[in-house]
Amino acid sequence: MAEDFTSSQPIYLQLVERLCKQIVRGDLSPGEKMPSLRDMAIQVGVNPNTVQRVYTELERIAVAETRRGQGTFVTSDESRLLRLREELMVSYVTAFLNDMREMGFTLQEVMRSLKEHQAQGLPNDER
Amino acid sequence: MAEDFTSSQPIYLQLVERLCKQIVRGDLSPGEKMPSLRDMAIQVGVNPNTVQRVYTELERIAVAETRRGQGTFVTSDESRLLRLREELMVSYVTAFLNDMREMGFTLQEVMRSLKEHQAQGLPNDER
DNA sequence: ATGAGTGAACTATGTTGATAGTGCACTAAT
DNA sequence: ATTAGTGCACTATCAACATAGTTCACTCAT
Repeated sequence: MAEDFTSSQPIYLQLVERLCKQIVRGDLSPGEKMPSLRDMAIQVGVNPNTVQRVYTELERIAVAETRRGQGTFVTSDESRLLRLREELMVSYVTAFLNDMREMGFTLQEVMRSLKEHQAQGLPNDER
Repeated sequence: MAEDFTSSQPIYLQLVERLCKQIVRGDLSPGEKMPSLRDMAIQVGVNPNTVQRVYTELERIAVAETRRGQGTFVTSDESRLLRLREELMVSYVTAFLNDMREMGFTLQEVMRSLKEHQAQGLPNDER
């Protein structure tokens, strides 16, 4: 499968971000085994060495655990994942607001644009 | 001046983005002369060749105009700048909402986080 | 006319990311 | 014990980015 990567950022970082999102979203459950280096490399159409860098990075930020000879697994530390979820939210939100401020947009402009573009957008609370 | 650049994206692209923001924001007025290659290079602490790539890119997207022997100027086409302002807004907003969706956040979660982090944040409409 | 300042074009070097390929060490199932 | 599957560790090559440095052509003020 030929994947869609931006040329303006290293592939391994784009993959790290993608996997973090999938984990936070719940597509990958705590403790679940991730594809092997070679399988993942085939799936996303990159070199196994690149995937190894990704898994090493995921382990560095304590999102995945690697067991030699067995594979790489999503961490089973659920509190870590909840923390990651909150960290990611904060970093994305602050980066977004920072961009808006740097471009001189007003609160009203931002809120209006957010409402316009969420038509077929975010899910609602189940409640 | 030693500037703060991320290592995860080419410097010239970071500079392009920064300048676009300043132009959209109004820090750089339509028709205003921008610093020369060499001056800009010194200001931001990069190589003149890198700045040249930046100016070439700004010209490619019709945000700046270059007059050989004179310098590089912010385009005086104000409608182009208004269009750029709207384009940037849309691209940032849709990217943000896309990220939020990919991480499985609900509309309520996003709105709450936005409100929490805009404490000392965006300017209000003058009205 | 001269010279300072400008963008443009070129060569060369070093670093990083991505690739290809090989081999090794460990684990689990057989 | 053997084997298949795993992560890990290398070497080597290529392209893109950033740097350093030089030269050229153009514009403008003097």
